[in-house]
Amino acid sequence: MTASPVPRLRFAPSPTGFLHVGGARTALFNWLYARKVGGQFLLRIEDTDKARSTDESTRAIFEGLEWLGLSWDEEVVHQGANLARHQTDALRMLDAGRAYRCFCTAAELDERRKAAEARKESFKYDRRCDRVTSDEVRRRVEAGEPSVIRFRVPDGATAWTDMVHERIEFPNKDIEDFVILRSDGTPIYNLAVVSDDIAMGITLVMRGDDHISNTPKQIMLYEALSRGGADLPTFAHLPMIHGLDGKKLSKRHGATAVGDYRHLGILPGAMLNFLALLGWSPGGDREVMTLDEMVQLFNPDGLQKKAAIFDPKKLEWMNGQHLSRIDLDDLLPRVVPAFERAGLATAADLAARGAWFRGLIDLLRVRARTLDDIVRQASPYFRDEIDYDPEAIAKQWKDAPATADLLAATQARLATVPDWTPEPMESALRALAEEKGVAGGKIFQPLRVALTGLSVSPGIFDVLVALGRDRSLRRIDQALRRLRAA
RNA sequence: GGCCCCAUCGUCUAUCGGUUAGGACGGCACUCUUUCAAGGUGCAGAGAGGGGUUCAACUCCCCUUGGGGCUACCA
Repeated sequence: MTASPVPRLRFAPSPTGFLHVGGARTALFNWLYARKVGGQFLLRIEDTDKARSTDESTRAIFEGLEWLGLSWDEEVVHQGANLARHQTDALRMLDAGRAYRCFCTAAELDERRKAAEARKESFKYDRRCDRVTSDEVRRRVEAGEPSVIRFRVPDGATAWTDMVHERIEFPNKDIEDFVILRSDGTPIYNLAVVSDDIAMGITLVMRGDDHISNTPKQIMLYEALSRGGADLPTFAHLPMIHGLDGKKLSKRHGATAVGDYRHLGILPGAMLNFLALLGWSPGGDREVMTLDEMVQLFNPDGLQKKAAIFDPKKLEWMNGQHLSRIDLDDLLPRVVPAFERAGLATAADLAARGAWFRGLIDLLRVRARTLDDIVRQASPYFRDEIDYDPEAIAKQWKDAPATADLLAATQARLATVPDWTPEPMESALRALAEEKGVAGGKIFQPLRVALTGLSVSPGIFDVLVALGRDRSLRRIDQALRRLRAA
């Protein structure tokens, strides 16, 4: 039997919350591998736990993946829709003698487990129901007594060659006869996963290493379900992502959903790049990459075994890198919504002043780490009234009368510049500085505060151009009024 | 407790037996400069400990320690 020549991978989140950064990274590695080798990347929603699964979470997962640009190849599989197959698979194993009915109730099991713990013993199901005679099983089932189906774990050991860990082996004696079908007829995770992975023709299962201990159970199910394990995929267990304190990343570490980062003004390309470097390296010193470059460079040999700590500082730096390097045409559609959200402008306004807006963003993006930074810096170019930063005033407008005089002279000089472009303005103001016998900064800095209210901005002549002649001159008027009132 | 996984600067990592152990984030200093960023330069900063194997171990093996995961009729 030759296996399918096309590798098939899947990302299989359970819809019990938003798309987590750890899940996003798992999806990314699956996606990268599939794209790299010309395989297929599938998406399966594991919604067998009806109590915890929500449609809202499912939508959040779709949205998150779409935002990241991780597209899947076939129709989404909803695990809940495969209930009938899960049940017949369980029954097949029952008929084949690979599983048995267990009448122990959850409450009884719980009690025994606690008793074992009290005796400081490790609890393992004692197989008592495996000794119930078939006649009695039939009688109790017919009498309507509820039962689960347990897989009978064989003797020996279960091992596999993991793509990232190499060989991993579990003695079967440490694995109890685990439940595969609940008393309500719904499947337990391990059964649903294996049944679906076989049905979907999955050839490589790449997931978090918290699943390592599920893997021997799943391998046994493959062996029971597919003729000696003919459909057994390759496994690759990725390290976890931890928070700054070294513990498993969780809500108390702050933002953990990819949606959080989207709203914080992180670019999807930067998020992906950052996540890729958490547990993978292309080798050498390569760090800033586009998604396409990552596909080119991706190689499972570069996968790490060690858990990685999520460092938000590096994510921000990475975002700054992407902000500066991304094509302006790709950046614009991402900043426009942020401007709308901030109430600075509507998409229509921005479209009407397309070239100007483009230039402004190009000016601001170099000194921004997030989209929000850009919006924040852009405020003076949109509003009529500006907020003066007290620190900027304290520093640059220390001597109000002198500042006012110099600013007035600056305004007068600017008004004479025939062509509102950087070069003539600069020579005009440099000449003024010389006449007044002051350093350029003595003119530029107070002017910056007058124009933006801030002590931080792009080059002062770029600011003047971005603001435009009328607005610049008017804003100096406002500053003069304020200075003279002081 | 049992089983399993892991272990290079504070963090992400390079190294696939022979290197002054390299890069990046962060920190600090300097530089560029009209400010802030960006950029450039430099500084501090790592092979957990102990045994082996080998002419030679960060690298291979074992133990210890430390961290993590799993241990449900959750996924």
